[in-house]
Amino acid sequence: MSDIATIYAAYAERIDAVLSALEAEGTLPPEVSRANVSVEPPRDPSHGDIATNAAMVLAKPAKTNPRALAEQIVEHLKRDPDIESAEIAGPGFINLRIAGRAWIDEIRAIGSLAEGYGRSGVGKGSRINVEYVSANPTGPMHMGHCRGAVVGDALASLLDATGHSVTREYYVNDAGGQVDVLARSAHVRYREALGENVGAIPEGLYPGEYLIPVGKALAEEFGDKYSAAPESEWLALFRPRAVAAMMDLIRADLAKLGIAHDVFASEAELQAAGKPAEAEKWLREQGLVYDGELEKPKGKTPEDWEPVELPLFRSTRFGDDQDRPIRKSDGSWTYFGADLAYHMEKAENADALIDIWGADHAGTVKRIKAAVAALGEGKGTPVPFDVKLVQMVQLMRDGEPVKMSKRSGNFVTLADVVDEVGKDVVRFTMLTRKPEAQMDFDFAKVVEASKDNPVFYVQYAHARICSTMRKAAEEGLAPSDEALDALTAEDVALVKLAAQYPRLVESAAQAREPHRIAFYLYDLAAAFHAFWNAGNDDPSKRVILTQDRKLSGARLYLVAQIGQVIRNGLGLLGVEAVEEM
RNA sequence: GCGCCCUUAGCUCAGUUGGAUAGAGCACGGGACUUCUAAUCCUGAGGCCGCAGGUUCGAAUCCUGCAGGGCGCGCCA
Repeated sequence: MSDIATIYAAYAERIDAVLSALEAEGTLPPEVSRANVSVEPPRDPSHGDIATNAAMVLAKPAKTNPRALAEQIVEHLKRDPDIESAEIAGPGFINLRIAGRAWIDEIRAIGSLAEGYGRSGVGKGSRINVEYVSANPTGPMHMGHCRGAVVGDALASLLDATGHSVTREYYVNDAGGQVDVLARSAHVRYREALGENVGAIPEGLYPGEYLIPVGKALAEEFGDKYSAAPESEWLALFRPRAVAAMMDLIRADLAKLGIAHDVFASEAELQAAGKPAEAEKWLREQGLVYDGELEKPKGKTPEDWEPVELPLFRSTRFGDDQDRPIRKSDGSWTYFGADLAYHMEKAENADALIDIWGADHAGTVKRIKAAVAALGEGKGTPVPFDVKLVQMVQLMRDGEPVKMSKRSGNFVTLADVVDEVGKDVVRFTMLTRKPEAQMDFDFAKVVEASKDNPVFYVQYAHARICSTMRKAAEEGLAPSDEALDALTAEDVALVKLAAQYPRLVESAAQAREPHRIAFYLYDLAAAFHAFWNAGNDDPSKRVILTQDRKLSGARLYLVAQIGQVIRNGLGLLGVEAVEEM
């Protein structure tokens, strides 16, 4: 945490101090919550620099009306020399106008904090585990995984920037039936590598060509020892090798997107360590697991459905629609049974958990939240647990939806898309919609190099700034903070927008909504482009002014700080701030 | 049948956790390039915030109901 308070935080403190003073003199009753007191820029800039609703929120507990309370607050605020004016407006808003020098100081703060501008310690080092991607290790990543990957990664960066101790985690589902299918598919490729004519890949196995090198590696390691052997002899050998190969593929895909997890947690290892059994034992002691019969499914009833007694987790106690089995009738763990143990273990090693899931898993949110809630209840310390659902992305090409079918192997891989349009485009585009809303990803639109495309628009603003610096250097001009007083009101207006960056990062982190950063950067870029163009009509508004080197130095310093904020924001999103376009 | 998500300008979407006159972009009309990068900017028009109630000083935002769209609803993962 820096010792330089950014401007909105500083004024929030000043207003808070006034409220404390009013409390001390008895105008406000003691110990009234100020949680709802906001200190933010008003929507309409003509209202001033900072607005607070303090009088409206606190009028009722103070047993007075908003305007009367506002009068008293304003009286205190006016004693502050940096506050040029404090006015009461509307139902009781207090609008403040800040002295110009305060904004000048803010430009310097950006300059001295540099890449640290916008970072804060509000998270107080609390440990947050963010689990994202967690794609099944049965093949390369496809576009269905992309949105969650980007949103999760940007969210992790955002939490890191706000002073949380973040663990980026990937849960590897390497214990279920699908990895047996993977091993069988690899066995076919293994026989193929030994020279056998295997023909078409059998129905139900993974047909993808990405398993060919896996088959070759198995042939090199084992020779023809297992080519005709029964499955029981080779399955346990082939499975971990195939999974490891798939995880290598997936890690390479993630690297293309600029994503690197800290922890890859293996479901198989979790089971081998007996964690689900431990969880079951503990839950039985709590009366939260019992042997019972599952209800008949509500929707279409499967033809082979019959009632069986299974160990059930009492998730209905925590709001789920029905209790959920943790083991199958053959005694092996269900996906949920292992996942439950996994989450309970995560919860014991973190102060808060976040999972990023695809919307197709929405139906399982309640049961897993129930599991974490059960742990919290049992241990007496609830662990905040948030499941963020990212909605489907519809791929579009030439105005037509791109069809994907995983079973046939006909899916658009993440790597192909990144190769086609670039990492920056993929990442930024995934953040240009709030995650809970569905989105289209149109190949034609996202590569368009125009203002229709937010990535280019923002990157262009940064490139323009870099270009200006290069050009200025040719003219013998350099950024300087010596004559910042010479800046005009229009110059300072740009600072006011840049100054919102720290509070935006904070609120985006708190709301766990990284897309807000993307929208903010678009706005900041727009303000910069407008600022820039003003110099086309009126040469006195240009940044490079050879006839006024002091003002030019100040403007260069200002513009450099705008570039700094854009760079910081893009950094959070994992998008490159290009210097030339 | 049940659960979750969505519904804001003709189109694609924001909306600072309940604040002031609901904002951008596209498309449409009018304008700015012998330039500090026009990959940009300025300007005009465009709204029953899906519908109906409720909560309060105040609702696009919170609650209830309804309609439309999406996702899901086996001992799968």
